Amino acid sequence: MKDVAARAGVGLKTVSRVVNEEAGVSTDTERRVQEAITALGFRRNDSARVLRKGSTASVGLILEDLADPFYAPLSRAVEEVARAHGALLINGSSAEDPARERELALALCARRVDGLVIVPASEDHRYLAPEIAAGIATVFVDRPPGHIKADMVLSESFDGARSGVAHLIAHGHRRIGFIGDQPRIHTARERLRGYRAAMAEAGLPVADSWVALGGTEPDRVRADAARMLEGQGGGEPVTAFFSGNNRVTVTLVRVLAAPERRGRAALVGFDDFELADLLSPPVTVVAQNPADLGRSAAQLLFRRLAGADDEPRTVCRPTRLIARGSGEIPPPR
Amino acid sequence: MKDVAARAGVGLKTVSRVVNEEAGVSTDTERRVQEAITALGFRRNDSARVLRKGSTASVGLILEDLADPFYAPLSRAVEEVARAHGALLINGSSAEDPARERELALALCARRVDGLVIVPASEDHRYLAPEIAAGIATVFVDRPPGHIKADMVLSESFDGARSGVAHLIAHGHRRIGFIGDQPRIHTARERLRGYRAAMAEAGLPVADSWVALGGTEPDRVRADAARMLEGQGGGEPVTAFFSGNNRVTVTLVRVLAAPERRGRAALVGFDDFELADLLSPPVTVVAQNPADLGRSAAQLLFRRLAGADDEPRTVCRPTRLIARGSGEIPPPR
DNA sequence: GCCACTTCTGACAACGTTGTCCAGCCCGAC
DNA sequence: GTCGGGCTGGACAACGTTGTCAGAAGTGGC
Repeated sequence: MKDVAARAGVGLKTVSRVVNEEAGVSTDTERRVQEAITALGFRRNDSARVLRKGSTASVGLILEDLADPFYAPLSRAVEEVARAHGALLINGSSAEDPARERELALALCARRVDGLVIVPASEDHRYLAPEIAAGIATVFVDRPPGHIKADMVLSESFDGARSGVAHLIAHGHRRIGFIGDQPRIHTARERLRGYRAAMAEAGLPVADSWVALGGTEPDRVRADAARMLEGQGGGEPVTAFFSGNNRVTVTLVRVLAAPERRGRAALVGFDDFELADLLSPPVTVVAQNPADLGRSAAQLLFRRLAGADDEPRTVCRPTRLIARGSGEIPPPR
Repeated sequence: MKDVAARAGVGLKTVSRVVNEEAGVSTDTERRVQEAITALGFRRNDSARVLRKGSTASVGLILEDLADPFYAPLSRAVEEVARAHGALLINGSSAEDPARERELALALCARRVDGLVIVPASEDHRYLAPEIAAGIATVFVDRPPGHIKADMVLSESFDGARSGVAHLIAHGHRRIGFIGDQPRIHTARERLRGYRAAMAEAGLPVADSWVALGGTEPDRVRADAARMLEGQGGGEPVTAFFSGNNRVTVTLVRVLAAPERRGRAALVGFDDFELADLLSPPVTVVAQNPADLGRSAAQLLFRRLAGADDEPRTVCRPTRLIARGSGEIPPPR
């Protein structure tokens, strides 16, 4: 910038004015400065700018896995909103590891991102309290924060799961297995609660062996599904599955597509996924709208950044049962 | 930091030393400083650090669409490599718009990212020359840069497409339609070239109406597919499709899944996608490995950042034909 | 007791930008 | 001719950190 000023024969501040398109520079001077800028290939150093101004025009997003088809649209939606506000998006995957979430969040805070959108992997976010107090707006999405208050955007996991399970019950199923994500994940617990509620409302008992929470690794899911289908572990064999998220659903689709298991059980899954309608049978799902979750979260964030300082808000987004067929397979008699 | 120093009764530099875990601080002093840090909730301001040190420990990634199932794993792979090098990832979607690519790239350069990984949307990257000269390492992935030299990582689009089309020919098809992405996209042209090569090698003519390049919007693809199936536009009806990328393939799967079109045509697609094996018929694809592309690109990038200044390299990653059935549907006689 | 040496610590400048404040200039009006 | 006001431009400090360098304090040998 010094060089530009020297070459254009003006002061530093004048160059700054031109770069920032401030008023109060004669067209002639501006032209000279512009020439010098292009001649020298000058580009403003945003680090210095950030240091001086205090705002980085960037927001951080921490989620489980950028490559997960559920989170990718969420991420994209946050990016779009950020872009509309002139901010860049810094992305991090926590891989469902609380320590990594924390490490990422603090790294982003050290960079002084203006705000943070977090899909929590950890259950305790008190470590963020000083940062939030220091002015970093924070919004949680998909799952609530632990031990602090903050804006959040959630899907209606309980209602969604209940309606999905009720759909299976309405089609005659009495023995329904629930395979969900790790129990420390809030949505997994809520969906299980929805499952139990639907069963209880129909007066149906739930055998212990019909419920399996754990990681989304295909092997684990396959093993639990096989167990439930065989009736091992105490309960009678299940005739239908309700799955707690997209990863589990896809694995169950594979399990039930095996020739010896074709049509052996009905299936309703939480989360929609591409091509669900083209499988045979097409897969009935309780759909969330991940892009909508991301957009809502980002909007809450920029609302804070615009100065809103009212009580933390909770936004709930509805789910939608999309009946496609796999939930309507009748139980064998 | 000043406050921390005051509270601990030490100088600024000593706090800096503690924060950076530099040697040469007595354990007693370090303890006092640490106490002050936690008491005041101090966090180093990385903007200032960046300004002073000149390196941001962050890399930028520009691609078409973060939410595309092809690019999401690529992005994740870049993130992983960056993380291994202690760098954060700043992400931007160009939406296949050259102006937006440029705007994003320059914004990232202004932030002084250490390096840039770009899936080009534009065909001319001369605008990056000053930035590269200024020391921002740049790697192109999936498509080559325009009018500048730089490291790049490509898939073997030509060979892949040729082998995919050859697969269809081997199963008796003589009239094969090619539906690909916009002709300004390098991979689209290469894949078309591969298609023509395979046809030529088999001595088969290619009617003009069998080739359609354009956007990946489902409507466009559906219309072109219908045209080719009906034999409108001059050529005879096609008996098989080769599709130029994952988006087009998915739309073609839908077209061919319609009851009146069931089994009317064979299909081989470029890019693998989830659940391709569970469709009926399972979809034969020419698979790329997007995570591998991203990883390779990031590795090239960090190689540069580590100081390598040899000639720009081009890395080619092979594709793999995964025969699943949809390519083996015989042509109607 | 003195010196050489090591270990620890702090003052200061610099990174590149922008906000504040003031000076100079030109114009028109009295 | 002079004065006021509007416009344009520049000097300087500050943002929060780290590298340099020098000084202070402690240690051991003679």
